[in-house]
Amino acid sequence: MKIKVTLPDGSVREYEQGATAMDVARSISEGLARNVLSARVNDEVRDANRPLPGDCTLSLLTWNDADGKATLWHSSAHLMAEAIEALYPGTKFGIGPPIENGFYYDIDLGAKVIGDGDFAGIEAKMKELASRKLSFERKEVGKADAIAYFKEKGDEYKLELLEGLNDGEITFYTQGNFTDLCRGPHIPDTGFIKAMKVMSVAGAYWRGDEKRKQLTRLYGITFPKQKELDEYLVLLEEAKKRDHRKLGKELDLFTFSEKVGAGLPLWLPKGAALRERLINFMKEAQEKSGYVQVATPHIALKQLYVTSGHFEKYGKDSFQPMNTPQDGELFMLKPMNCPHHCEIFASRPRSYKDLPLRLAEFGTVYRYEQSGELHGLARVRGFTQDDAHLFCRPDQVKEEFMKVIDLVLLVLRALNFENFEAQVSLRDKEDRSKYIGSDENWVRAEQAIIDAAAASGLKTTVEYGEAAFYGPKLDFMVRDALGRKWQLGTIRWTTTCPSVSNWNTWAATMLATVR
RNA sequence: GCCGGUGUAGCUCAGCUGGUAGAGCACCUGAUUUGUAAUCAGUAGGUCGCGGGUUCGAAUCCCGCCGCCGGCCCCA
Repeated sequence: MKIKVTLPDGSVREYEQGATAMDVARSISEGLARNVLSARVNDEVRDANRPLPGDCTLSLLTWNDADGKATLWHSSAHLMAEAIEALYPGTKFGIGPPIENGFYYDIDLGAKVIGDGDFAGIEAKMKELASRKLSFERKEVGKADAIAYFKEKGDEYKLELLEGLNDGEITFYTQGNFTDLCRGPHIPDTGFIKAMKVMSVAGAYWRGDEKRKQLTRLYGITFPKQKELDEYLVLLEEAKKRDHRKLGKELDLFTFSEKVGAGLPLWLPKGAALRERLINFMKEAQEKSGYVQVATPHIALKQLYVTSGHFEKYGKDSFQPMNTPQDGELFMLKPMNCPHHCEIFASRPRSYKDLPLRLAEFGTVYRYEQSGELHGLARVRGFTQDDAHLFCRPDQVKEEFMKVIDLVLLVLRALNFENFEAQVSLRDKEDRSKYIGSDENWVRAEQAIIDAAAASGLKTTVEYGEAAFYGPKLDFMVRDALGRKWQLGTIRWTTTCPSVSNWNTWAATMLATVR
């Protein structure tokens, strides 16, 4: 009995039972077989040399497919791990996934410290192992056996990972002398990896938890051809030339001074002129959309932020309260404009006729960002938000939300941001204790954002756990010259507003921020 | 904040195992007038991030701080 394999072009071919994706590739052409990294079988990416499960649809994945690339990089992480184990015996391994550009492996080297002086040695070892064309052997392992293996090896990280897995779903992959707990899939053998580079080393907390041990994260990238690695490195150099920090200096737009403080940009005349132009452009756009400008001071009583809930959540990340010389009052540098705008809203009785009320301000705020987080103008300790708070009736929310989306898109397009992503940021599915406001309001708000984004025809991704503590968000992420993602515009629905009474009965608010 | 790097003239960088600093470009001066990023010559320019320490002597070694770079955590 033969199995029927449906290929992407719709053609159906017959193969013997137990045939692999690689067999299919060979039957098409030797050249294709040399380039197959993995295969998508009925929507599941699998090893190319694993027997096909029966009748199926099949796509052969190569370097030109995102999943094929990911397979090569994932296998490269294993290759790097093998090299590291050979060079630094006793190393313990965390996780080693493929990423957007390459892969990393989190390792625990004990007392050994690795620096960029060690990269060449690791690369050489990888090259040597790769040239041996070691095949990746997949093996299903019982949980008890798996635990026994890593106990013997003394790798507590793998043991912890095993705790989360069930018997029957555990697989090991082995290439050469290195065996790893791994779901796969992997490339047929290490010979597909022709060019490799260890890019950088960094600390990374085990399981992303800053309370847990910090492991050494080694980043690397590999290619099926040396030429592609060379081209990639040239591309990186080109990207560096377009780094806004470099351009800002070269064009005399802004500077930083150690004497002023880290993360506090100083706008030079040309930069200030550019900034002014941008602000005027945005103010005009806001005016056309029915916004009114307000202005609020740079400091406020600490109690304002205690009431709003910001202090409890972000007090540690703010510049600390300062005393007045005589009356013992506590003031804080303004870390966000929201409570101020709420006070403006609450400054007199409002009626339905006032709504929607759209308050806008180019408000300068100050936040104590961790020193390691500062980055040019993208992450600073003092910055001016194009901030607005919209107060409206619940039945006006959707329309208002869509109008804010339009405004954000207008700005992004005017600034030539073509590759932005819209991200719906919702609550953490597991931990709801991080959020204020009633569950009912949250459910309604989250749905409203999803609906509004859909109605605007916006293509969105959904991220759980990315919401603000007071409400879900629609975030607009852009990329810098180096490919890093930054949140620019963000629209949020506030589920509750402690400083405004009767909130639930008749008002909802949104804030739109374009930084 | 954490991990790994790094901090020398306006910019890009050299300075090996310690003996009071150099190059290219830019600037300025002079020559050249040759058509689309850098012609020739010369002048000038630095508390070697800051503060301690070791030493007869430190940019070079040690300690502490600060900044910057790449990540991690975080991002109201």
